[in-house]
Amino acid sequence: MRHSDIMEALRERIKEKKYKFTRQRQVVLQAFLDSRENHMSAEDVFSLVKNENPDIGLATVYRSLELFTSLELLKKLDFGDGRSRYELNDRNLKHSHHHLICLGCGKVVEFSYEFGSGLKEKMERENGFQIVDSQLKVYGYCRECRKKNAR
Amino acid sequence: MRHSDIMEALRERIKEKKYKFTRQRQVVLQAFLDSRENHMSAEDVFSLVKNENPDIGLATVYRSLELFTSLELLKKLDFGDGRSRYELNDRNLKHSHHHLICLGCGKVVEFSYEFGSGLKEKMERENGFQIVDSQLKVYGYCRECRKKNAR
DNA sequence: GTGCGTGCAAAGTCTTTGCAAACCG
DNA sequence: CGGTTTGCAAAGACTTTGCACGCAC
Repeated sequence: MRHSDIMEALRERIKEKKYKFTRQRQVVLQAFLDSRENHMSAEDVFSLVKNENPDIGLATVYRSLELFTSLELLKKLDFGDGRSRYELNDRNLKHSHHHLICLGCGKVVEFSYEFGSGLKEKMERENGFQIVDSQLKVYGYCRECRKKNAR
Repeated sequence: MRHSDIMEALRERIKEKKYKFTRQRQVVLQAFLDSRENHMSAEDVFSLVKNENPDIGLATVYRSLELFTSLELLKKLDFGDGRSRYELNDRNLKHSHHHLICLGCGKVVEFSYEFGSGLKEKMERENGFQIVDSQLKVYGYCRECRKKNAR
């Protein structure tokens, strides 16, 4: 999915729900398109956009992130470092990507993994849930941290 | 694993690391053995233990939970409701249990799922990580919430 | 007895909220 | 214009920390 398509998706979903396509909302989403950092916290986004937009408020960033998550443009993640992080919910790009987290240095690496096809159906059948999404986190120690600590 | 074994494990690991086997630490761990609530927050634990132990401080509960997590007696979980939750890390009891979380009401259901045996090895080989643990969270809507919202 | 652990309160961090002003449609 | 949205500051929620006292070893 191209960047312009994502911004267009924002415009459409915003219009559809009768929200407003404000400058601040564009700028916040643009930060995700421009940044190479995949997992930004609210503060990360705020720092990025404040350069071009000194008047934007941190509360607005929080409100935009929450809105975009509800519009399914972003995914909210938690890596256990005390703040929420967000990534583009680019469902067409990657089938199913998950996170490998280093317990030593906190580094996060993405990887692909497809669950057995029966999992979703099994849980809908056995637990009565309608499954929407899943997140797999795998914890370990990266090469550098293993070397450093002679694990 | 029986309850007395878990308390014994606490005593051993504490001794091994030269910590002290205090009344408060016993009481906090005991709360997990007594409670049928599987995923307690610090506040949950505090409420439970305060009945028998009115003098215990919330900070002590937090410090014990952190200690037990580092000793691998507890696992720290995050279900996205703004507070950390903890469960017994009873590795011998359940092979690999994960969490099914209702986006409507927040209910959490546990389920078993074993990853393909190659996953761990693949990640160690391809990413250089030494894998320690994994957590799978699956999000959806439970039967009651689907009924309520006519999904 | 010694030093780790505790209780209390204060401080810290992240996030949400109240409100008047600004802005989109 | 009118109702959303914003910026700011204050409040809120959870967690951590400083310090004097107490307890395990």
